[in-house]
Amino acid sequence: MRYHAQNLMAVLEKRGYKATASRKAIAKLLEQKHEGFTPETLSEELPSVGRATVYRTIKLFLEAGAVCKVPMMDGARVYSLARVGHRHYHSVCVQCGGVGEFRAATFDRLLRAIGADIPGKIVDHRIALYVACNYCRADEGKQADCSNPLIFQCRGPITDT
Amino acid sequence: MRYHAQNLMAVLEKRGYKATASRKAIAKLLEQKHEGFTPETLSEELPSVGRATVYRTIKLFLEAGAVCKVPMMDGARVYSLARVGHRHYHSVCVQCGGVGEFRAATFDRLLRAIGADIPGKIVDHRIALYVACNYCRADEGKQADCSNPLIFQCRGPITDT
DNA sequence: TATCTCTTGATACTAACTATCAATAAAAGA
DNA sequence: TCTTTTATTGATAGTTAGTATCAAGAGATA
Repeated sequence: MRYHAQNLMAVLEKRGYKATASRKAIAKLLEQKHEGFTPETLSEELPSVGRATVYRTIKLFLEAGAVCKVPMMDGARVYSLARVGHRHYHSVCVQCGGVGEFRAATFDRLLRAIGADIPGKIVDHRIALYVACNYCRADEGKQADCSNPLIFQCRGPITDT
Repeated sequence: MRYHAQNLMAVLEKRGYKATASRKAIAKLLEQKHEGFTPETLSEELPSVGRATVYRTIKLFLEAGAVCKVPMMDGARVYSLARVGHRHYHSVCVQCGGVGEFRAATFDRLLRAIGADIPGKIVDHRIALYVACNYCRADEGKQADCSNPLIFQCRGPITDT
């Protein structure tokens, strides 16, 4: 399930932040974002809210895990709304905005395998897979030549269970 | 095996770039870098070479795969000299500069497993593991409290074999 | 409603690059 | 060896993606 404005505000209030008009406006806009976004474009869409406030609020959502920062292949970063739940794994296509998913178990397994091979304890990880997405290639009417791949991103602490 | 100045220059010449004095100076300095570095610090160490040239040359080495850009947990980026060879996997500890390694096969296996689960073709990937490193913790005389973890990084196209 | 603290918006600033461009230096050919 | 040609350089300005500052204003609590 995707976060909605209400969930987003609840996330902030749970962490002791006030439910201000600016934060509500940002949450409302985020709710509608089905593809990647940047604080900069968000700020343009919300001229009534200060640029610094947009950056600050996105950062709060990032810290709370409600928003993810996804690295693109070219080094640029795109933000995306997370899914509600303990361990979510999501994908964003920079061109078509399509979203994909795969089992967390697959990642858990492979990370445990690596963990067993290295001298130390894995405390966090960043994984991004750049994928030539079938959805875009199939959707020939609209995106006949989608050269931008899907990005599957996974982030979070590794559990031992 | 680590790259040496000679290898680095050969990499550039193989790609059609000229062996200039600036590039030789940068290669010579990189050869000695056993821990992470940034173009900015490199530039400070080489006042005779222009800052833009340092950035440009590092970029050439990045493109050639002789240098890697490693994302830190806090979002900062550190560069490190790669190992010569087809598929190298290396680690850099931001505090102690220690280098670790693990089998490529582990990664290959897990990436193939994920590849089978997703709708599309994986064309590239970025993987960084943040690890509480045993080496640093063991080296109590010098780094009694190394809270900065090792970073294991892997990058490159996925082969199907 | 008063108070107190959090939050805001405007602005300035920073880090990490990238673009521009005239001057210069490699490499290739005569 | 001396051109000639084209890549490369260094200085500098500009860009991107934020962060810091701070006086003014808005929420929450009493």
